[in-house]
Amino acid sequence: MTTKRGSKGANGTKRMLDVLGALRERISRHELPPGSKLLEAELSAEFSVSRACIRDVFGVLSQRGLIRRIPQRGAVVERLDLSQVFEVYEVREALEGLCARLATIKMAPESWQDLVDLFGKPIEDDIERGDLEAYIVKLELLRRRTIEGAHNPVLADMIDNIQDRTRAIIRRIIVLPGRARIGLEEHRAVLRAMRQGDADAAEAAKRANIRSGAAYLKRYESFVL
Amino acid sequence: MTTKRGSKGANGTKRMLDVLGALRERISRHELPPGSKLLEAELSAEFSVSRACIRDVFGVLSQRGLIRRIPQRGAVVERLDLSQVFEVYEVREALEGLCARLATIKMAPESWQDLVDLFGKPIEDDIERGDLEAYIVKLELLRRRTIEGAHNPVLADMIDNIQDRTRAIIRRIIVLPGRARIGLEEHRAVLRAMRQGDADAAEAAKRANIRSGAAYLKRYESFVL
DNA sequence: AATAACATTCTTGCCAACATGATTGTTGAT
DNA sequence: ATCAACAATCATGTTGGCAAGAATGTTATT
Repeated sequence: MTTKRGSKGANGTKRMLDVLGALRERISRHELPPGSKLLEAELSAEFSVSRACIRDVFGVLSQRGLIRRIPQRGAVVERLDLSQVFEVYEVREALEGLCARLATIKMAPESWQDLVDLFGKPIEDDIERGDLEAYIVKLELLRRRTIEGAHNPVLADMIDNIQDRTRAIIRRIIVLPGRARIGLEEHRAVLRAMRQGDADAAEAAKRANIRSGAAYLKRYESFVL
Repeated sequence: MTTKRGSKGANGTKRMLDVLGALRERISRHELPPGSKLLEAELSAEFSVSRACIRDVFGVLSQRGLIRRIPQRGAVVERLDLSQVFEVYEVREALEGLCARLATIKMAPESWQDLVDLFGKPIEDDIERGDLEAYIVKLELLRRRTIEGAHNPVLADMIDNIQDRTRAIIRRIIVLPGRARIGLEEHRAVLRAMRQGDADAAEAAKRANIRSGAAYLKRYESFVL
């Protein structure tokens, strides 16, 4: 008396994408912190999908640099050491600088006005109140809108990949002494340039913003990592 | 009387990487041209590996944008339409510009002298003779050396990914009327800046070189795609 | 000839079983 | 207590089998 074998029907790809998204989220938020062990059989049971599906997900996650697969031992969430963080930041600077440039070129200057407004008094209030979660929500909106405005899916995917790897670190940088206020001024400079349709200035400002974050990280590295 | 089942032992990962490398090569050289169908069972037989191994490879290839998996129908080699080519070129400009900058910063200026020499008379001879294969070998050497000099594995992987997608197009651009000579001058400008340790100039020259290639593509698009 | 209904084919997605090899645990000898 | 030898455990990598659903092919009807 053996159980039926075979496919669970359509939507295999959807299931795989759901699992992938869930694991990406957990890894990037450090809910699955670096060093965590991931087992095919456990995840297969947890998500009610086949082991084959999990292996698919692992393939993607490893290609995105989020996990390392260890033959016969499972997979482990990658840990970025300090030098790797700076390597990722170098790439982040180039890609997000390009993103700001493309968004400025491809979108009408007026389309950024709502964000310019949002980054005025409302976000000042967030920082005054110490409500960094609200601040971060606004940063994420800016980031999303810039990516959308760039109209370049290849770039978007790469930036998302970088984001998956650095999200937890970025949060740690934002809470460092004085960082939120400095970061805000930098974001405003980016938005000003975009609002004026100045692609060179937007790119330069965004690159400066990323470098500034990296410098903050370097200054406080013993507190962050 | 059933055949034995089970693992073929160690080296599963190595087998997978070998197959992955082989398919990346075929796809990037258009030996498997865009639109080609890839079937798990066929490749499994061809490479003498399990279907699961091929599925692993497919996962990586699809994440790298080289193939698209179609549920129940196999996978197909992605075709870049013109707008996608330009999207990739935008990203390529940013990444290779960064690469030139980092290589200039991180390597001693003298370390580029052999390449400066190589891009003197020897490569002139290549172009005079119409020996574009030899020219391309030298370009590949420059590219490799720049990536190595940048000492950033994240960046290297991304640039390789872009290269996989654009390699065949790049070859088509190089043979366009007058392109090789113009390209050579641009590469020389990059090398000059690197030799002088001028990272800003190196980045700008490399970006200009990529943009120039894209402009050539736009001018001759009906001949290339 | 065109269309609808049905059958067949094709390939993936899934399940179960098992081989492999690395790691951990247990036992016996010194 | 320490070390070596052996056994057990663990998790992946592979194989064979099969369900599912989409596409293609065949047949019947108008």
